[in-house]
Amino acid sequence: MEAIHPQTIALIRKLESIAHLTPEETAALQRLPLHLKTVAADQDIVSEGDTASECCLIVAGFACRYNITAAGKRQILSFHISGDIADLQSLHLTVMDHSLGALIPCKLAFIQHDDLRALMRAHPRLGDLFWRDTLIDAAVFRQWVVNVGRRPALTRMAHLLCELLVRLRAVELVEDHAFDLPVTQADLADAMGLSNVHVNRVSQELRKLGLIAFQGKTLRVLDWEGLKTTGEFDPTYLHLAKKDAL
Amino acid sequence: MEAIHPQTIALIRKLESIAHLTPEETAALQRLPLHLKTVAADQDIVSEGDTASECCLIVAGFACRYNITAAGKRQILSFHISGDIADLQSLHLTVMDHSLGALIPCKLAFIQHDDLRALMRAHPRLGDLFWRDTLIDAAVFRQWVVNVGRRPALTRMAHLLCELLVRLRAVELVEDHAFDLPVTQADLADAMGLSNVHVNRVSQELRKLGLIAFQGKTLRVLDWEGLKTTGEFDPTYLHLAKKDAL
DNA sequence: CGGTGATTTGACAATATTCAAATTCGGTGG
DNA sequence: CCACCGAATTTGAATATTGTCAAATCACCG
Repeated sequence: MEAIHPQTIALIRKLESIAHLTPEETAALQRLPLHLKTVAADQDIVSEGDTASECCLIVAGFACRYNITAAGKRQILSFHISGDIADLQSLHLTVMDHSLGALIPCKLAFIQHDDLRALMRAHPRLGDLFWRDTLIDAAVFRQWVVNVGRRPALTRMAHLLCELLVRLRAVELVEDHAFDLPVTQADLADAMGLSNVHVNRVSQELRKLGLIAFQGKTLRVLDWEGLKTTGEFDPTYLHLAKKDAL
Repeated sequence: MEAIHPQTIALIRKLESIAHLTPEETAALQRLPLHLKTVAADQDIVSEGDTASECCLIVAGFACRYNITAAGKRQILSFHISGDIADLQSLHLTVMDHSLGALIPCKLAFIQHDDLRALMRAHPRLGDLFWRDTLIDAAVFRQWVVNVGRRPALTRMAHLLCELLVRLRAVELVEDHAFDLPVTQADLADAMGLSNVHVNRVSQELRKLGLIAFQGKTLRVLDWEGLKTTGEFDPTYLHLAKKDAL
C-alpha cells in the first residue's frame, strides 16, 4: 500500500477549484508517488532544452516559466503557486521550450510521467481534468498576449494583480483581499513586458488611486471593484468551477 | 458504414506533422462525421461567450482567434490554417473566452464533441495526439507573449513570418519559400500588438533588407537564414515531428 | 550597524502611436 | 479595355508612451 502524501493537499485544492473530484479520485491523487525537493530562490527547476520524464508540483513558494530572448531580455510566461503542476505539458511535449524557475525558495514534489499515465488510465476523468488544466493554462497565456499586446501599462498591471488574486483565492491563499506577492518589481516587469522603472511608476499610481497598498511583501487590494475595472478584468478565462465572490 | 470525407485530408496532414499515424487511425479520422460550412471574410465562426458542442476544422482559408479589449482594440491570439482544429480547447472549456473569426472566406468542417470523444475512446493514441496538439497551441501562445512582450517591432515581425512559413510548410502550403498571406497589415498589427502604420514601416524595412518580398498577397522569403536570424527564430516550440529543412 | 538588494527619482532618448492626407492596388461595371 | 470606386498601403508630422541610465533613498537581514 502506498503512503498518503500530505503534499498532494495543495494539488487537490487546485483541481477542486476547476472541477469536482470524487472520493476515489482524491484518494488516488493522494497515493501518487512523489519525489520531494526544495530549491533556492532564482534557481532553475527545469531548463529550456531539457528532456523531462517527470512533472513538477509546486507545494509551496512562487515559481515562473520564462524565456530569454537573443537580446538577453527575460519574458516571464506565467506565475505558479501552490497546487500548480507547472510543467504538465511535458507529458506530451518532452523537450522543454522554456525554463521553469523558482522566484523564492520553493517546496516541490516531482511526479513521474509514468505514474501520471497510470493514474489517468485508472481514472479517465482525472485524465480529462489534467487536460482541462493545461487548457486553462493556455487560456491564461492568451490573456497575457492581450495584456502585453494591447493594454496600457496601468491596465496591464491591474489585470495581472486581479488574476493573481483570483488564482490565489481559489487555493485559499487570500485573506481579506490581501495576499503574499514575494516578487520584485523587476519580476513583474518581465511578466508584463515593461521596464522595472515603469512598473515602479505604475505601481505608485495604483496606490495613489487607492486601489492597492503594500505592507512589505503582502499586497492588499483596497478597492476590488476599482481594480477590476481598471484592469478590464473578467475572470471567465480562468474557467473556475466555484464562481463565488468574483 | 460512414463515408470517407476528403475534408479530413488537411487534418491528417496536420496531425502527421506533429506525430506518426497508423493506417487504422488515419481511417478512423477519415470517417469522422462532418458538418460542412463556408463563411465569408470578417465573419465570426464562434464568438466569445458562446457555449460550444462542436469543434471547427479549417479546411481552407485563413482564420484567427482574437479578443477585443474594453478600449475597443483587437488582439489576435493566433492564426489558423488548413488542417487546424482552431477551437479544440472547447472540448474541455465549453464557454469560449475569445472569438474565432475568418480573415478571408473559409471552408470549414464542424465535428461534434461527442464524435471526437468516441474517436478518442476507440483510439487512445489519437486522444493523446489531440492533447498534444492543444499543448503545441499553448507553446505558440507562449512564444507570442515573448514576441509581443520583449521583442522590438522588426524582430517581432520577422519572428511571426518565420512561424507562419514553418507551419504552412508543415502542411505543404509553401512552395519555394513563398506562401499566401491573405491578410492586411492591420491584421498583422493586431497580431503583433503594433499599429498598422508601424507594421507598414517595419514591413518596408524587411523588404529593404532583402529578407522578404511581396507579390500581391503572396509572400516570398528571399533570405531564410537572414529572416530567422532577424526574428531570433528557433522552431523547437512548434514541436514538429519532421524536422527537415528548418 | 553595515551592507546588499530593492525601490524610487529625475533627465533624457528611443520606440511606437495618432491623425490626416496622398498614393497605390484590385476589382467591377460601362 | 478603361474609368472608377473602395480598400489597403504609404507618407509625413506631431505626440505619447515607455525605456535607459544614473544616482539617491529605503528596507531588510545578519
